Amino acid sequence: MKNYDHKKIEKKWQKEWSNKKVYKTLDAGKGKKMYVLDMFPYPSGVGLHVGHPRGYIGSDVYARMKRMEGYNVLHPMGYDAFGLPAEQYALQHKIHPRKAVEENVKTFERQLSIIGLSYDWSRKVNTTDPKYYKWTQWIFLEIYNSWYDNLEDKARKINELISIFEKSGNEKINAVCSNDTKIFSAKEWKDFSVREKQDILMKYRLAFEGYSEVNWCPQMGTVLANDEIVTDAKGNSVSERGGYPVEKKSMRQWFMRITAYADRLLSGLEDLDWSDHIKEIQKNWIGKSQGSEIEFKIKNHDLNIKVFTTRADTLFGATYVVLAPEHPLIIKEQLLITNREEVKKYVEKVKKETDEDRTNNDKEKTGVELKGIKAINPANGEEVPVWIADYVLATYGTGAIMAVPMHDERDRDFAKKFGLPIIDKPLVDAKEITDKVGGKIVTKYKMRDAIFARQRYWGEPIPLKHDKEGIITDLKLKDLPLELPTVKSYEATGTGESPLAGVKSWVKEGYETNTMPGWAGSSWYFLRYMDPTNGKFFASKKATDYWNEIDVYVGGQEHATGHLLYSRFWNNFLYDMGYIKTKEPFKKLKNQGMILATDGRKMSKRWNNVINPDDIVSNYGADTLRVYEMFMGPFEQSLPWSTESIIGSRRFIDKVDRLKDKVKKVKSNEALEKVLHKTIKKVTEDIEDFALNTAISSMMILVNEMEKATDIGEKDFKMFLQILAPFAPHITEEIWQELGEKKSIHKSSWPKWDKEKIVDETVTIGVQVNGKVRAEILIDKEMPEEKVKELALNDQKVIFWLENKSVKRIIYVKGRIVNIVV
RNA sequence: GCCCGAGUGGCGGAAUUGGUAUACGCGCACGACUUAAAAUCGUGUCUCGUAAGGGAUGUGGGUUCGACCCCCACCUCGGGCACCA
Repeated sequence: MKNYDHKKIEKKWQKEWSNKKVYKTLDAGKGKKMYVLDMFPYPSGVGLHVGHPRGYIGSDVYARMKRMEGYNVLHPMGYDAFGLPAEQYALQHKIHPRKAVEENVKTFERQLSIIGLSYDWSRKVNTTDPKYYKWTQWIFLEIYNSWYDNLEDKARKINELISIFEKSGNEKINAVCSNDTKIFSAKEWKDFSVREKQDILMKYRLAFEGYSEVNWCPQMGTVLANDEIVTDAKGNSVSERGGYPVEKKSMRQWFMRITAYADRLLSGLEDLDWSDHIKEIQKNWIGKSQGSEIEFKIKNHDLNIKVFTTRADTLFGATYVVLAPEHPLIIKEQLLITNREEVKKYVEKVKKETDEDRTNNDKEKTGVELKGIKAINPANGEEVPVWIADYVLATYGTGAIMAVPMHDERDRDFAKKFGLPIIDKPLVDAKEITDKVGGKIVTKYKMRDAIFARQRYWGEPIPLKHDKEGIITDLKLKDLPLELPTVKSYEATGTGESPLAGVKSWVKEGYETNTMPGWAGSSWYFLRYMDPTNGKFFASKKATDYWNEIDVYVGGQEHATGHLLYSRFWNNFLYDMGYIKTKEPFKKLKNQGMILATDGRKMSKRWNNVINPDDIVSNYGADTLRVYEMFMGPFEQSLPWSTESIIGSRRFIDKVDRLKDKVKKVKSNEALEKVLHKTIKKVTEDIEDFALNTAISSMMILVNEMEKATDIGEKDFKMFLQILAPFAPHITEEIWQELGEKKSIHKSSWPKWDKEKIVDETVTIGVQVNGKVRAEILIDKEMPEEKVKELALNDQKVIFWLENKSVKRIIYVKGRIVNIVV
């Protein structure tokens, strides 16, 4: 590497910017605001590869331009350091997780600092800081102490629900609640014990306690969320991290009633400036479907089976009914099932299966008939058999279906295997038949309530206490944060309980031993950046009113069904409570593509193909790394790294550096001026659209033009430095100040292009004969159509091609093309 | 299986969204500078053809004066969901 000394220059300016607080965000209320955010990372400890900074560089380019455009830019960085990755790292290295986090943050910051990112580090947040998680706990309590009112379509305080119960019971209430809720009157409510009241309220709370079959990982000693599980090569479920086997286990859990927000999470997507791709993923995940709930009476019993179907129009073709093996009806004793033993055996067998086995649709259908009972098709009064089968899921719809083998492939497979009738009946109107048989139209979602508990040490303690009678009390704000106690061993107990269950003082106080999952702290951190040191509230009203929402959010698309959904849920909730004034937190979302290794695979230690940004910065400089990563290709596209190609970006910067010798206090020639102003326009618009690769290529064209010129006007060159500054902040600052500027280039105002200077009076256009380009003509842009056509027809080459042919038609598209049809 | 997205030189990719396909960069070849190399600069570089000219945007068809762009069918790759009734 020749030419300028990037090491010297970059270090010098990074220090200077930090000393002079060039990137300091002003307080709320000062000027027009712009909130540009990166998804904050897990400081995992393995260090960065060149793919990690790509998103950070993109958002940095954007933030830098906005700052120069005069916005008060909030562009912070922080750490999401609770959760499995940090804990696993700590376990492997036999150190306390807190220590591990500190170390990893240090590594991370060193690696980031040399890239020249314009964060305001004074706003740094860390989810594991008690001053931070105080508010995570507080938000949890707010959610816990709320219920969802379907009529007002918003969350409300639990106290308001209690008042309703005291006045009228829950007879008429329309709320989102667990579906086994019983109806009671005001009088009954009054007579319930404290415990009974607690149990009822728990069915309404937006954060609630319950039991569930969970994905249990014995090796890790923890429960995993569905998105933390992957399928290995043999088709078994294993943990994403570590690849340990995962099985089913029933366990006490805390949940978040995210399903209450399903419809809002869906409709809220509409106005967001996100890629259709991510919207699609969230839509599928929420999985809304309209259908009917219809009751099938059980013959000779006072019981019925409620089924959910989206095809009520096929009701006449329903030839049997299937229950999920977990369906509560099956264990009812009054049900005169004659083959109970067989049924029990099947249910046991299904229990042992993992989700993976059960939901594999290549699997052959299995099931058992409930002998001795029949259901009655309400459409025609016909008796139909009742089966249980594992292809029906207890957790979706009503846990029971009507089977229409004629119209449903799964039902047909099942019917064929067990010799059940497949009949073709005419279709009817879905709504009419639903009404007629006394069913109702309902909406169902695939999305489930989210488990909000981990049997782990390294997470936010859940700020609740259980007394000996099982009465739960919530901590008050003044008692927060409830800090994690120090423990002798933070390793998994292996019994399924959190290490906190082994801390005597903790258990004696009755504190909850579960901790919060990794996504708790990351579901609201963007609000904390607005006012990161506030001790009285998660952020002041002034701050949240001013910063309001994230204008541009940059991060990986792997968070589509996790973080991006949970954050929207919490933000919507906080909006309902009146704490913030916007429902949706992320107005515009950009998902940077991955950088793959040169071999086209993911970068990983395992493949030994990792490229470390430290080496690139050391060999080529941060400016080169930045320019190259933005130039490689479209920002949202995944691309392989090329060790060969990066030299082009370095050459570009070297050229810029050399050009300064040509800079004189003169006016540039007109042609150069024209290219410059076109480039300013292009770069400004491209950065706005995150078309960062073409922004750079247009600047390369400008530089090539500048090389041809004998001298370059100083004013013009400075404008060029300014538009390059977001991409290559160090070298541009160096030359800027060499040219006599005293203030940082990054505090200068973004140049404006001169409209006058970018119009071309003359333009070369192609002349086609029958759609093939045969000639080029130089025309005046405003030349009348007739004259252009005349010019085209008189061109020598055109004359050659028109020989012996008669012109049928001539098409002229202004300033673009002439097409002569013969 | 269903739902998205994408297929353009040796390589990464451009193309004002229907108007001169292959910008910009890498690589490669030749040349200049140099004792030499590196660096730098210049010229060339889709393909067949000596040329005139022909053919090319995954494949085949269609619409249009004109198609990388719109429509139909198919192939390949990437992603999401996956027995959700």
